[in-house]
Amino acid sequence: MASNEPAINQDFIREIVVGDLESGKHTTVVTRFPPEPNGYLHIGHAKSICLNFGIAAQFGGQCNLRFDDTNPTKEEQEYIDAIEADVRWLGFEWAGLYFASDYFEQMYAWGEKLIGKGKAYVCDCTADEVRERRGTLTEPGRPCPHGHRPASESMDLFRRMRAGEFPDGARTLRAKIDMASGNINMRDPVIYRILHAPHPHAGDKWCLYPMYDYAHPLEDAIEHITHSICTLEFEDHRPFYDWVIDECELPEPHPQQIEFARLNLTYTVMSKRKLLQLVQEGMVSGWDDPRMPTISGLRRRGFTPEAIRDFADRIGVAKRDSMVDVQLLEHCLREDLNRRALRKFAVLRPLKLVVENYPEGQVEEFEVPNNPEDPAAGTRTVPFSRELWIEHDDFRETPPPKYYRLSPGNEVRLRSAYFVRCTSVVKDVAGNVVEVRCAYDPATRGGAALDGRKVQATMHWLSAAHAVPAEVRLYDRLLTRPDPGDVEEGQDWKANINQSSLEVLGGCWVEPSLADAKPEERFQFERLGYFCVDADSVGGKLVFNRTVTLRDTWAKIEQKQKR
RNA sequence: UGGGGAGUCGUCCAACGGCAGGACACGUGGCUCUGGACCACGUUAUUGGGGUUCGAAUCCCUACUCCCCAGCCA
Repeated sequence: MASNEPAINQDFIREIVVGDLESGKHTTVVTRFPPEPNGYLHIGHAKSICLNFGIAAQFGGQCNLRFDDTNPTKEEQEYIDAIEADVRWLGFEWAGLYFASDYFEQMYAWGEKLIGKGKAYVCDCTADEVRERRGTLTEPGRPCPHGHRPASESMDLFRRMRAGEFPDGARTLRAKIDMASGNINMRDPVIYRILHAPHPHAGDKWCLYPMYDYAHPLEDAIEHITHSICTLEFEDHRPFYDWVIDECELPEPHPQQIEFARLNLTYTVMSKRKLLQLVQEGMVSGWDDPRMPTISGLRRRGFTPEAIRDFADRIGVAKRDSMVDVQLLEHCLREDLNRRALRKFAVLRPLKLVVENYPEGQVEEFEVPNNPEDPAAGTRTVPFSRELWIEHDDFRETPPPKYYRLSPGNEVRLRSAYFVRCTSVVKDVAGNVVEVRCAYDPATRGGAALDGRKVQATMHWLSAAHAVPAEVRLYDRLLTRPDPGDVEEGQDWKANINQSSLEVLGGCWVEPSLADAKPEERFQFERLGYFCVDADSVGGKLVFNRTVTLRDTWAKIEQKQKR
C-alpha cells in the first residue's frame, strides 16, 4: 500500500487484523459472508457484507460467499438466488461461492471422530427432556442419562441415524462438555438432529443435519477463514466455537470469531422474522416492496449501491448496541443522487395555469440543464405553451408569511422559461381553485430579467399539451416510532406500523423526455425529490417511486407556523 | 440471583495516560434560475463515587444502567 494512502476505516476489527498480520499469525486475510438462505438480505446484512468484503479488499485478501444452509426446513432456492443477486448489486464479487451442505460429509466424519474420542454421545431424550435437564440461567443442568453410553454404542446409533432408521426428533448427537457450566451453550449442546426433509442444495442425500454451532466453526476452518466476523449475540457461543475446532484437531492457525454490534435503524424493523411477517400478512407487496429495508426493496425504491456502501462506511463498527438515525442513510443517498441524477420536471398534484397573454397554439422549446452539479450532463429541451400544469402547492390564494410562490398579484419565475404574474383565479362551485390565470413578460424569455428585477421563487412547470401521464407512489416510513420496540404494555411491534406509509398519486404529469424511461432509472424531479422508475412500468404506463424528498426548508417553516 | 458483553454530544463513530474531535441531526446567516445544492457560524457529551498520576474518557476499585443467553433456529 502506498505510503500516502489515507488511513481509512480504523475500527476494532481492522485493528485485530492489522495485529495478526504484523505478529505473523496470519500472512493473508480470509473472511466470509455466511447468510442462511431463509430470507432476503436487508440493510443490516449490507453492513456485514461491506465489512467482510471491505476488509478482504483492504488487506489484499479474499472474501467468500457461503450459504449456511444447515436447516432445510427453512431454506429455499429462491433465497439463494436473491442473495447472490443482492451481493453483486451491492458491488461485491466473492472469491469462492460455497455451501455448508457441501461440507456435510466431512462434518459427519468429524462427528464420528468426536464420538471416538468420547467427546460426543448419542442422546435418546425427547426435546422436552433435554430442555428440562438443561437447567436455567441460574441453576446448573443435570447430566444426561446417555452421557456415559459407550462410544461404540453411540457410533452405531449415529450411523443408523444417518441411515434413516429413526424418525425426526428420536435422537440427537450431543457434545459432551459440562452440564453445570454457567454458559448454557456448553451444557452438552446438540450438534446433530434428525430431519427427514429435502434440502434445496443437497437434495435428498441427508436426513441428519448439523446444528449451526457445530457447523459454523468447521465451515470456517475448511475455508481457512482467518477472521470470522459475526454479531454480538454469538459472543457466548465463542467458547463452543473454539471447542469444536480444538476437539476436531484442525490445523493452526484457527479462525478467530469476532463479534460486532448489528445495525439498528430508526423507524425500521430489521429482523427476518418481522420482515417475513410483513410479507406474509400482506402489509407490504413483497420482499422488494419499496418500503422494505431489504436490499431488493431499497433497490426498487431507488437507492444506489454507492450510497449504501458510503452509509456502511460512515456508521462505523463497534461492540455497543446502537440505533442509527435513518436520516444518515437518507443523507448518503441524497449526496450521491444530487451528484448524479438527471433533473426532470414533473407535476404530482396538477393545477392548471393559463398564460392569458401567450398566443394560443404557440409552442416554444426551452433549454434546461440536466444537472446543475455537472455541466457535462448537458441540457435538454422542454416544450412551453399557453396552458401549463403547476404544482397545486405552488399556489395560495392567501399566502401565509414567507410564502414566496404564486399568489394573486405576485410574480414568480417559471424555470428556464418566463416570469409570470398571477392575474386571477377560477373556482368551482365549492369554492376550490381549479385554475390560475397569469400574464407573462416576454422580456424575461429563458428565465432572466434584463432589467435585473428579482423574483423570490422559481417554479417547475409542464406544458399541458405535451406532458406525459404517470403514476407516482409516495412512501413514508413503515413505522410511526423511531424504536420499533417502543410499544405500550401488551402490544407487539405491529402496533407501530404506519397505516399510511404508501400514497399512490394517479393523475401526475412528467416531461416528454421521460416517456421512454426504464425500470430502475433514477431522476431528480426538480424541487420535489428523487424518483425511480418502478418495475410496474409496462406497456407504455409510467410508474415512479419517490425514493427520497429533497430537503424542504419551506416545509419546516410551514410546520413551525402551524405550531 | 448464573454466564457473556456494553456505557463519550440528540444520534453514530473517534481520541489507545497529554487541548474530548468528525459526521448526521438541529439552529442562525450568506448565496442561488430547484425554498435543492453549496458556504459560514453556532448549541450540545466522557453513567455516579472513590483511587493511582504532574496529568485520566483512557489505568485500578466500587456502584449503577442497558443488551444477549434456558431452539433438536441461525
